[in-house]
Amino acid sequence: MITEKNLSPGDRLPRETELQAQFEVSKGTIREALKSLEVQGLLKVSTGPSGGGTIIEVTLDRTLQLLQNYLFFKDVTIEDIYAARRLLEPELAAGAVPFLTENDFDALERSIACCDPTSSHEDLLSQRREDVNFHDILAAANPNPFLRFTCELINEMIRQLIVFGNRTPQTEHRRFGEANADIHRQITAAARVRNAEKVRELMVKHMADATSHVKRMKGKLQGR
Amino acid sequence: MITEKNLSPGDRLPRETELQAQFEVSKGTIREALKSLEVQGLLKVSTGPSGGGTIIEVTLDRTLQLLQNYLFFKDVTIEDIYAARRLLEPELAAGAVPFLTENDFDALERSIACCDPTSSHEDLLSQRREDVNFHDILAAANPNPFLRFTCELINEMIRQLIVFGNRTPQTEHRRFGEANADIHRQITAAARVRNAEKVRELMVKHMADATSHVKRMKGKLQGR
DNA sequence: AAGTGCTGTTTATACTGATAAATAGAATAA
DNA sequence: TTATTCTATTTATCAGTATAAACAGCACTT
Repeated sequence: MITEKNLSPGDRLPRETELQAQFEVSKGTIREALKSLEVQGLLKVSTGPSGGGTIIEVTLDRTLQLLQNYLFFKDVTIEDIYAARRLLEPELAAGAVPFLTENDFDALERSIACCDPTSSHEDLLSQRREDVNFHDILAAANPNPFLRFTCELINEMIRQLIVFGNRTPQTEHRRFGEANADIHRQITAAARVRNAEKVRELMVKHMADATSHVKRMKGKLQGR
Repeated sequence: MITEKNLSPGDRLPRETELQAQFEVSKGTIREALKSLEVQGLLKVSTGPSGGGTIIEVTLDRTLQLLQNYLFFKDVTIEDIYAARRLLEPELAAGAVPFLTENDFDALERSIACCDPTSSHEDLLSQRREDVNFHDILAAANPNPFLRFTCELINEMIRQLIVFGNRTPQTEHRRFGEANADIHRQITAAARVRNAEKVRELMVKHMADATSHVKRMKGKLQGR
């Protein structure tokens, strides 16, 4: 019905009793169908007057949750994710350069300030999380939706899955954070003058550094 | 219950009546919960003696279907997909080289035979589909599950989404098919002698060629 | 002896009617 | 004007009943 009527986000579904009549099935059956759409993230249902089903655009979060059901069985390591990241992230960043707005630059700089251990007072785990935000901002500016999605997936997996070995010395953490803040600054500067090639180069270096840091810090995967 | 009892694929759920008793809810509620798991691809339910719910490993197909719900709203073009493909596929192929078995080589050669317009009698669309199979075989041999997944996703999208403009001349189709068969042969030969670097180089070239071919053939995206 | 059709049991699947919970909007009070 | 209460509407959940699908075992055929 959705595809036939070409419904799009914001459109409402008839109420349950009408759906029952329309499809000539009972409550329970309609309910299971709605639940199916809800789980897929395509529908939101609410109670009360003018309640019922509303078509919504599938969110990234929902998609990632469903994806993790698949990847859960595949035991992905950090090295696996970084292997893909090294390939994609430089292109992603370079492609984003022409589209970065003044707002984006502000956000990038705020992000750098947060994850710089010399100035920020956040704890180390928050800093690592903020570190990924920098890359999310760049991803959001890239016009290629597929590349964007893949990199956002990588970022989210890094956020959720990496738990650093607790025997990693604080100094090692600091060094990682400072190195990141430094190269993030260089990348932002190159992006400001719209030098996409320079951004690509810097990102290649950044990814190589991050890979070796993560390896040294014995990054581990955390099941769900 | 699944995560607490640490159930894994093959394990069975109690029957519906027992679940009702255990969670102190009614039939309909349990049913919606089971439907949710079924939609996510985590559960398979069957009737008859010793029927009911069985935990299954989420399949790639199911995951791709759920993913397409997300990408449906993002209007991804062929150029977008190929931009990622150019970056990933060479690394994927090179990484697969040490793990290719005699069976894999047989499959690769069968695939080449099918998609070669000079020898095969398949129609052109089938040939394009077979062409992607070649890459799926390589993907399956790569030990990195994340890279593997991403490339399999790309392959599936190419299979499902690309419909060539019907004004493309037959000769153009033939030329594309022949070029592909040729470079696939070279790649297989290099993989046979376990020359990963050569495979990478050839795949870079292959991806560049395919990109320009697809552009010339005015590949279009097909909604669902 | 191997295959084929029948039969009963088990289990999910579907329908119905009744009740509870939640919500938006109108009416009311401060 | 603002906050509160009331009310109608709609989903959410329950319990009971009936139907259809799958399966295993048995008898029958070839």
